[in-house]
Amino acid sequence: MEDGTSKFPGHCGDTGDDYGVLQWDTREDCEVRQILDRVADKWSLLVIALLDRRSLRFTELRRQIDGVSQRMLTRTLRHLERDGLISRTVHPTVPPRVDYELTPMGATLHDTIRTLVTWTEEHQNEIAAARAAYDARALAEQEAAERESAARDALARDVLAGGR
Amino acid sequence: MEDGTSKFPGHCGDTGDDYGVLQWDTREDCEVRQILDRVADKWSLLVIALLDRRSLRFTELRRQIDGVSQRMLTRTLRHLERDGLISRTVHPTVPPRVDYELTPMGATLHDTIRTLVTWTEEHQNEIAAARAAYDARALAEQEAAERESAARDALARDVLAGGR
DNA sequence: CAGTATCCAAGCAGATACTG
DNA sequence: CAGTATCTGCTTGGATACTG
Repeated sequence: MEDGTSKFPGHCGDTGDDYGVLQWDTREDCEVRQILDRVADKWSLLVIALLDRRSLRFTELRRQIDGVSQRMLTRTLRHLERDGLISRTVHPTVPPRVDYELTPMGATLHDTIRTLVTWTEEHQNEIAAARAAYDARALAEQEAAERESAARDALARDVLAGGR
Repeated sequence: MEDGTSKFPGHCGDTGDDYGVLQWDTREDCEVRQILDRVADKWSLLVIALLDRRSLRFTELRRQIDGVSQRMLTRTLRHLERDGLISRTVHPTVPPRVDYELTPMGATLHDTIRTLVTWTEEHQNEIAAARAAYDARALAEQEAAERESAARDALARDVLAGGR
């Protein structure tokens, strides 16, 4: 068995001192932060997105999610099942068949996830541009530093040569 | 230097075969998937949420985000800056002062993130209940298996005892 | 088919020490 | 103050082999 979050940290969002929007940021081991980590997980997002279309079996999921190992897929599915976001139904046939599908709660999660995905799609060009600009700036700075260093070395050599 | 995503995978969302909502799931190294991983990062979420309130300096962020090391905070800030989600302004004073704030794009991201946080807050009880139910079920199954195994052992002992 | 179990490598992340 | 640099443990995750 591979454990799986044995600690129950307790709430931290109802302390009453709500000075704006969030209180979940200060405390570590906040339950909201834990759930967020689970939900914002790389594979979880993909699984939920895929299952929103229709229920899928293990191998179908595995094929559709490029790059996932069966270990990670299994883990992800167990976690989502434990959190009540997906349901797992085993058909006692030979060979065995297992179907995964979103629970109602999982479906509501997908709605909010989709806004995140949509945001990403809409801004991917802007982000790519920002990265390119950042990298270009960093490169320019680095080259400037190298030129300066080279100039300093040359100067030092000249001084030494003139001094002898 | 600590590198920082040197590969540019190129788009994968405009293939045209859009049979529903998503195409970004199949291919690994999809740009959307990468951005999503960055954006859905544990610390990124917290930083963006905090900076939405007001701009903050390095140490203020560090104090408000419980559990982050300065290494991770620095990395997160650099990544977000590179992606054009936050801006970094250095005030040439002594001691130095650096302010971080959301860019307009970062602010739009916070809007979508907030829906995710809200979802989490609204469902944390339901999720906790689902976990408890799952764990209880798993425990029950395990105990049942142990009882069965014990019964089998007892039967075997009886058979042996009767056979001599 | 749908996993579980095990081993092992790479990278993530914390602690510490040092710098402009 | 706001970092960078380095060392290192530990988790994450892939590959492989095996089971019901």
